[in-house]
Amino acid sequence: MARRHSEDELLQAAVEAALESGLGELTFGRLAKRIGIADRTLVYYFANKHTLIEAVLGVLAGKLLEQLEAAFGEQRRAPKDLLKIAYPILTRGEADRIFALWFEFAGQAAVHHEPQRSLATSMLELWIDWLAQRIDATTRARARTEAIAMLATLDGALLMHHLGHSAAARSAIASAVR
Amino acid sequence: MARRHSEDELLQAAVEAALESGLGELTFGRLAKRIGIADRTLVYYFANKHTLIEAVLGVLAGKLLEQLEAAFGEQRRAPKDLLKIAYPILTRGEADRIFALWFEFAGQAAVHHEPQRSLATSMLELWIDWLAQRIDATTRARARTEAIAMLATLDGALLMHHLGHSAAARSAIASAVR
DNA sequence: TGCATTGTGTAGTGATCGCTACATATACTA
DNA sequence: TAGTATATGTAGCGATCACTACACAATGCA
Repeated sequence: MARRHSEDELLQAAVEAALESGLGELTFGRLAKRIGIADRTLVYYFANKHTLIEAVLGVLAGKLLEQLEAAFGEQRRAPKDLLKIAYPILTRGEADRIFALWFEFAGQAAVHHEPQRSLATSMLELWIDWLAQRIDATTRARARTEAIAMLATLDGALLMHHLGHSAAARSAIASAVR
Repeated sequence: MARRHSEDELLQAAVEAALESGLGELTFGRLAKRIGIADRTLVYYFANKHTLIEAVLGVLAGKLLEQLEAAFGEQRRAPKDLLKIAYPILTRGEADRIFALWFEFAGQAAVHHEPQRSLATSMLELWIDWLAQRIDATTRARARTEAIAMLATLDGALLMHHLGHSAAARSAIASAVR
């Protein structure tokens, strides 16, 4: 049968749906109705819900990395500078929404166990590594330490931001950058 | 009919169940079975699920405050000192589990809307206020700013800790305290 | 004693969930 | 052209969910 739908097209639709209503609202049934196909078709491509969510999170992480990559530029920088650059980007538009989903997922990983837990752990690990590579530090270990501290500050502030305390979050970043 | 169950007793059981398996697993049905009553009875006391969860979160916040209160002592301190005191407490035993639940709830608040959102916002507000009162600072406004920054650092590190990067989290706290 | 309030049990509601069984249509390949 | 792999549709499964209808039992108060 002609491939009427490509996995990529379905995944794209899933990403949009997730951005709109959260991962919790992302069900085979709802997504299928939204696209206009049978949920059976979705299950054919993604096997089970975790596979779907994993794919969606992969796309979202890619989007974030892309934006940050562009903003950070080539040369390594001090963590404070990176923080100053990253924060406004991550609280605007699509990136803002993506972080809301990240917190939703991370929250589930914190209480539930597998498989969310492992996925969240490895995603965080990926972020630490990626960030450490853009940090200007004397040693690789030092860069990693700085990356971790920066991520913790960033995540903490972003969580506040998403819980309706944007001003407080901005002030936290300002403190950290000073 | 004789009050065979007190609201407090049911709430206590709900708290225990939540600590064990997370808020997502906390359903009228499961909780009722665990206690050995009909779910109907739970609904009688808590009206709906959000009411139940709100009550549970209230108890948990109380437990945290109690522990921190005891550890912080009477006099106001510098944020770094408070952080140094608080972190080991919040990553051990019951407090550790409570924060997992907090992240679960905060994650839902970040994507979903009401009523979780407002509750999370006001709980965070409460924490900021409470913390500001134990911080040694020149002005009240300054204390609040420091409290916000401290909470952001703390939340960020704790999230890492809960996502399986305890060493990284400890390093983030060490950086912040230095 | 009678009556209203409070509390609890039994039963069931309609909705949604992830996922599956099964049939069948189309395309690719030998 | 036959056969196999791929793709999609229809239908439905059993489980769970939050919540409700309704009856009735016990108690406190008049």
